[in-house]
Amino acid sequence: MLRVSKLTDYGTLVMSHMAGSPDRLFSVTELAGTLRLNTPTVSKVLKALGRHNLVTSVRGTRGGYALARPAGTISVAEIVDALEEQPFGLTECSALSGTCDLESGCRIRANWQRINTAVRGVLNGISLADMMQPAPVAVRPSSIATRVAPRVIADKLKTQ
Amino acid sequence: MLRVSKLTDYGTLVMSHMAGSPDRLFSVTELAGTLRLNTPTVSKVLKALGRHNLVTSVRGTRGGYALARPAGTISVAEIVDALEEQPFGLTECSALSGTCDLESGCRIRANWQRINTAVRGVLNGISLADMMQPAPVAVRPSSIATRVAPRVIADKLKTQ
DNA sequence: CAATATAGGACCGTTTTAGTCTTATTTGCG
DNA sequence: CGCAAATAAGACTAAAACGGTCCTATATTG
Repeated sequence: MLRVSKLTDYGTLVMSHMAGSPDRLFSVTELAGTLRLNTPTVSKVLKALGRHNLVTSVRGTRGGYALARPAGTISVAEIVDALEEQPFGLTECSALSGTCDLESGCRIRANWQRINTAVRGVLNGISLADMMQPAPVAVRPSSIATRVAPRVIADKLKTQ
Repeated sequence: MLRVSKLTDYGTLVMSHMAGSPDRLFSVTELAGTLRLNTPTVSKVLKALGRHNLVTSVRGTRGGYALARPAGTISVAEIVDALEEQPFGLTECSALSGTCDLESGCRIRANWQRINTAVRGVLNGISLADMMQPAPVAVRPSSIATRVAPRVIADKLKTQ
């Protein structure tokens, strides 16, 4: 599906909202209210983020959550890692059932892993602070692609 | 889960194998045999690829499948598009339930879409021929391996 | 002690995915 | 013509993932 889960989506929303007031605590109910999300869901997201030390929590009557670090030092990749259950990876393995002919499967697999790190690089390069900017963060789409296979890209851009 | 489906994985395997002999036809049973995949599954994959005109098919006794175009002109993004059901997109929408406070949700959403195109750019820049190379295709070494530094990267990359 | 909050985890319904199967259609060949 | 081989299309099933809820425990404040 090549899609980030809703939990990750909520995570970026919640964290970016908290980033607006880095010095105070937000309770789950407050966050759910202002962001129009369900309370248990927000709770689940924050618990997961807390386990990965992206947010800190304070229990008790006046407790709540806050970002563990400044928004500029938290990457989207970290949020994805915290909220997506399975470890990051575009494929589990291209050659699942034993060896296929000529190890070509393993070649494919190695290349998938390369693509993988490239995608991860994109996610790693965007911080929570970037996500909050009203103007879209500058992520040049073809910066990575261009130096790989220029001919393909040229063809694609013409036909799409 | 930010992962490509198994069908897509199979698709790259099957297509890269067919790319080895661009001038002949491969039957489903042959492909399944050499790649150690199940026949119906291979059939399913090829049917989907055929609907998207990535492979051509010939029915009948000596029929089979072949790549519709040279491997160098087929991008991984096209295979993903053909085999992933849902349209490409990392999030469906970051602000699902109406408007959240201050439109921050929509800001997040816009930025997810930017990230989206960047990821797609990566996939778009890799051709099937690249995937077949024994040496991993050059997808820009992950100089971004470590955390943080997002600000620097975001600034360095120019807007689309 | 009581109220308020998070922590952890179990639980369930829905959706998606992977895979199989059935039926129809096309083509080659004796 | 008629049979065999092959794809086309889609229905169907089992399993896994996802989204969401709920329950119980624990910590903090006053």
